[in-house]
Amino acid sequence: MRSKIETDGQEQSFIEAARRAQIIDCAIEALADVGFQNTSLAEIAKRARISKSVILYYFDGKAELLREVMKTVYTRGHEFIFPRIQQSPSYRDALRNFIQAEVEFVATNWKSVRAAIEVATYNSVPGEGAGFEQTESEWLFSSMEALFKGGQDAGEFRPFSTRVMAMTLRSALDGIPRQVLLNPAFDLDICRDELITTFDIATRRTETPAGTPVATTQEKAS
Amino acid sequence: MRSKIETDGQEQSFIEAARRAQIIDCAIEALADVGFQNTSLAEIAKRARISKSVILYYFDGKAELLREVMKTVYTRGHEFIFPRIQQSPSYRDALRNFIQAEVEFVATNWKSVRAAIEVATYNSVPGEGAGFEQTESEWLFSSMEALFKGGQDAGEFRPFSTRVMAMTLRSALDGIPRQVLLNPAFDLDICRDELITTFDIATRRTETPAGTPVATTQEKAS
DNA sequence: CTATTCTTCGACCGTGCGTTCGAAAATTGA
DNA sequence: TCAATTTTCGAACGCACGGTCGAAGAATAG
Repeated sequence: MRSKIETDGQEQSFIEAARRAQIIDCAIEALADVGFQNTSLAEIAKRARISKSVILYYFDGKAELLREVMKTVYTRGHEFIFPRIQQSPSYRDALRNFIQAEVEFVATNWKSVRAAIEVATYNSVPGEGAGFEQTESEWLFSSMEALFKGGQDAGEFRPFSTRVMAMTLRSALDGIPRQVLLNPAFDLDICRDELITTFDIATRRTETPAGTPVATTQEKAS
Repeated sequence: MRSKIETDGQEQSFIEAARRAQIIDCAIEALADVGFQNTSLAEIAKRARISKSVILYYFDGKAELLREVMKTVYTRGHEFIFPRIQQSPSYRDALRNFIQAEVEFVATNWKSVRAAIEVATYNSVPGEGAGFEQTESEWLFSSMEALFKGGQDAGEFRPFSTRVMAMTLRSALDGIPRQVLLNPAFDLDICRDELITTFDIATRRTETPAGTPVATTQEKAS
């Protein structure tokens, strides 16, 4: 069966697409439920009520399966979040809508997000690009920097290091699932409003705040 | 040899303390250098120029060794950070000094911090307290909440959810090592100043900000 | 019905891990 | 010096994992 990216444009059959989707879903379920460490091929197979071999028949190894999992979740997230920041009248609104969309995506697609984070944190191969880091995750990161830069140029945001601010916001958003995991009663609605307020205050242009240190922007990518 | 917490108060000999310290140091080194996944007992033993068995002779398994690693790093961090927030004249200064101290601790004890984060993220056993999560890490977390609460009661901070703010700050601080790893040229001095400024602005009491939504505090621990 | 292809299965393999074990080597005490 | 104890070592064990293999079953085409 080989990889899905065939050399020619061989379409995948109906049952094949269904199986792949099922396996990906079960993988997400497993990752969210028992964590990356305990998500073996056997575990996924058990949840899909199939044999281990079937997974290897449709996927070229565990790595490709996890890559497909990531692609699935990222696509979902992208389709959910992107339209909602597109139609924002200002950068401040874009930031607000971005945070709102992301938190609500976490609330709605809780298991997918958790699965993606499991893979992202546990599957970082040292000395290898891995395919996620530089592709999707880094895209979300740098697009956030672009948003901040645009807002600064437009005079809506105060001067700050877009890199550090992006890191701060991304870290906060990534910390949400962990927080939910630790405390299931964690209120995502409050969290969303709080983050929106906090980052609005933290980024907006202040009218001569009198003495707050002005920071420069640091770049120089790796 | 058993665990170090003997039933009686048997003192550990000189060479034993030295060996344990050496092994812990090598474990930190290994964790920081090759990551949790590749930090096997063999890897640690290789760095310490001893046999694997020696590690098991002084530690009751890998779990206890990692626990000791965490204890060591947390103690270092605590001793570095705590005094510097103690002698702060105000809550705003305490927050400022806290961030400053933590970032500088990361800069100074880079390998230790990295090792601790490796263990903290990779070694989370689902369905078990693990000993770190609820003991040390959670302490740092809730003590930050206490700082925010104090500042609010004293009228230095605006009203916000101390839980979400603590989560945000903690996530940002935890994201620093990851950022350094991704981009070794990441300037920690700028990062420190930026974070101080950002969280000062985000938390300080504003003089009638006219229309910014006021949030309530959410509690209910797990 | 038969031959061919697609799909599923269970058994098996190699690997790397943490851990155990028995015996050397080193140290200590008399 | 000699016995007792502490420390070190390498070999081996048991386990779980990802992956391979050949055969059996199911679907499909002629």
